[in-house]
Amino acid sequence: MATRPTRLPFDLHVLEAFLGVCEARSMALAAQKLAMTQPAISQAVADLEARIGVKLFDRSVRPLALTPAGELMRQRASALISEARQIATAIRHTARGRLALIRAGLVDSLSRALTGPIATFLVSHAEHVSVQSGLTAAHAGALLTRNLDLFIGVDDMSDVEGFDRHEIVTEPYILVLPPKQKIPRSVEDLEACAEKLPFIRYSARSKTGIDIERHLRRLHVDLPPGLEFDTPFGVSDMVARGKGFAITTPICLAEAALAGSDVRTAPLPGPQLKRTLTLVSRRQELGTLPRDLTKACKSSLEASTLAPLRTSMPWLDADLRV
Amino acid sequence: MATRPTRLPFDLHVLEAFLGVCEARSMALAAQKLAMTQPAISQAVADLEARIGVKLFDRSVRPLALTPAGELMRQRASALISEARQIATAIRHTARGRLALIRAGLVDSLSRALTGPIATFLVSHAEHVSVQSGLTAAHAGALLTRNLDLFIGVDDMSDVEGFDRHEIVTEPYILVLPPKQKIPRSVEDLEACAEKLPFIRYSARSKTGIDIERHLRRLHVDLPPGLEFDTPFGVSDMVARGKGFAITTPICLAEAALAGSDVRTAPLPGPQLKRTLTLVSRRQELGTLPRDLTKACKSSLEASTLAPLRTSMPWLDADLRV
DNA sequence: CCCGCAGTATAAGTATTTCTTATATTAGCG
DNA sequence: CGCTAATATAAGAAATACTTATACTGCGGG
Repeated sequence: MATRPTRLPFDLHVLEAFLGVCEARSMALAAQKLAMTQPAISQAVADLEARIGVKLFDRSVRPLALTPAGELMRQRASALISEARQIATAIRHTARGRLALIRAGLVDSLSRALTGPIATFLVSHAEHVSVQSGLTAAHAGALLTRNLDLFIGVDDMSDVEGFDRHEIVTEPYILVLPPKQKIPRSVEDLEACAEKLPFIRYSARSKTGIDIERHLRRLHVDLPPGLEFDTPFGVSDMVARGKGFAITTPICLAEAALAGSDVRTAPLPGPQLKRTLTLVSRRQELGTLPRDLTKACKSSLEASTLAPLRTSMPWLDADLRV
Repeated sequence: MATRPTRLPFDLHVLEAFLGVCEARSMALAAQKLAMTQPAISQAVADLEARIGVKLFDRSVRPLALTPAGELMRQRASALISEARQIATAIRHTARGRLALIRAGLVDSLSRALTGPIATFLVSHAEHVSVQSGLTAAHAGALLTRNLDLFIGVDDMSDVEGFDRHEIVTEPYILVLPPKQKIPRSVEDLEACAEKLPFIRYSARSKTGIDIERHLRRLHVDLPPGLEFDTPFGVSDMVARGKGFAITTPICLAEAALAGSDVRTAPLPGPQLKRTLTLVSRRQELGTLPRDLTKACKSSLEASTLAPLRTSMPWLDADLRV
C-alpha cells in the first residue's frame, strides 16, 4: 500500500502474541493459550522483529530466551496491554455514582502548608478523602485520566477545554544562596556567581523547573547541568549545605522548612519571573466545591505562610498576593 | 473465528483513526491525513463503537462532537498511542552509552533524610544526577520501565528477577497519638481508642498504607474510612492537630519534621509489624555503585535520624537497626 | 556420537479483515 | 427549500492474518 504516515510498527494483537510467548517460553504453548496455531505466532513475532529491526528472542537456545531488547519490550508491551484493557472498562463506567470519594492532588511546594487545611475542608464533603502530593504534571495527568478529581498546581491546563480554574496565589521567583554569600544584583553578577557555585536545579519533571530553565534561556544564561531535584526540600537543603545556589520561590523555601537555616534570599536579577498556583477541576462536576475550597486555601495560606514570608522578606511586598 | 480468549476490542490503528477524527473534527479530513478513504475511517470508528458498546461521537450535529465517553477515550487513546510510539524508539536505543545520567528514586519517608547525602554521593559518579521523591510503587514502576536507574523504597520487588537488593534499615511500626491522649496497650484498647478518635491512614497507593491495612485485618480490627494521605507529613500533621491517631514508623515521624510538636508515641499493641527499606537496582548494570551507595546511606541515616530517634524513644532500642 | 523428539521456521493456500468505489442519506447554511 | 458538504452503507477488491503441511534445528538420552 502507498506510504501511510507515521504508521506504528506493531498492533496490540501482535503484542499480545509476543507477551504470550514471553510468558509460556514457547510459541507452541502460546498458540494454545491464544487459540491460534504455532506458525501464526511464529510469523507474528518474526514480523514484529522485522518491523522494529531488533531481535526480541534468542532462538539459538531452548527454551527460548528473551534478548535484553526483548526484556524491555516485554515490560513496555505489558504496560501497554494492561492500559489498553482498562480503557474499555473505564469508558463503559463513565456513568458515575454519588460523591463518596474525593481525590485531591497537591503540588509538593504546598504539601506542608495545605495538606491539613484541604483534608479538613474536604472531609465534610465526602465520606472518603484522599490527598496526594506530587508534581504538577503528574497531577494534571491524573486529572485527565480521572485518577484525581481536582488538584492545586503550577500549570492551570489552560490549553485543555472542559476545566475550571481558580487562582490561589501568585508569587515571584527569587534567588537563594548559602549563608554569607555575596548577592548578585545583575544578570552579569549572576553568571559570575555561577562560576564559583554550582546551580542547583529543579528537575525538568516539574513545571517550576521548566519555567526557570526557559527564563534562563531568555536571558542567554547557560548554566551547566549538575544536581537536580524534584522537591523544594532537595533544592533548598543543598543550598543550605553550601553546595550551590538556586532559583526558587518564597513558598517553596517555606515548604522546605529548613530548621535553623540562614540561607540568603534576594530578588531575581533581570526581568521578573512569577508563577501562579491554581486549583483545577472538571467543569460542572463538583458544583461549588472547587470555589469554596479555593477560598479556604487562600485564607489558610495567607495566615500560615504568606504573612510570615512578608515578615522575613520585606522586599517581597506586593509581589506576593492571593 | 472461534471464541478467542480476552481479545481486546480495538487495535492501535483503529485508535489512530479515532484520534485522527478527534483532531480534525471530520472523518473526511482525518482520512486525508491518514492516507485512507472517508468510508474506511467511518467504518473503523463505527466498528470501534460497536465493540465497546459506547457512542464516542455525537453525529446529530456538525461538526462532529465527542461524547463524554468519547472525550475520555480520546485522552486514554492518546496516551496509549504516545506510549506505543515511544516503545519502538526505546527498544532500538537499548544500546547504552556511558553513564552520563543517574536517576535515583527515594521514598517520601526518606526524602528529607537522604536526598542530600544521595545527591552528594552520586554527583561524583555521573555528570547529571536526578533525585526524585515519591511513592515506592511509582519508583518500582519507573525502574521497570527504565525511567529510574535505582530507588530506595519499602518494596524490594523480590518477586521480579534481574534486580539486586541491598537492605538499608529495618524499623517497627508504632502508634502516634495527639498530645495528652491515653496510650492503648492492647488491641482492645486500640479499638476503644478508635471509637473516640478517627484513624488517620496512609493511602493504599503507598506500600506502608497497604502493610498497615493488612496488619489490621489480621488483628480483625476494622477502622472506618476517613482521612488518608500519601505523605508522612500529611498523616503526622493531622495527628499533631488532634484530628486523630495513626500507625506510622519512627522514620516517617522524623521525616515529617513537625516543628514544636509533642505527639505521643508508643509501641504498636499486639503482634509486631516491621518494614525494611531497601535499595533496588538492575543486576549488573551499575557495577559496585549500588552497594557503595547503600553504605553511604546507612552511615548518613544512622547519624542524622536513627541516633536521635533512639534518644527520643528509648523503648525502640534493638528494633531500629541498619 | 548419533538418533529421536519436541519445538520453530517456512511455503503455500485459505479465511478474515480492511479498504476502496459507488452511492444513499443527513446536517446545516444561505 | 434547495444545495453543498459530510457521513453511512453496500458491494467488491486488496491486504493481512491464519492454517495446513512440511522442512529445519536444539537438545537430551542412549
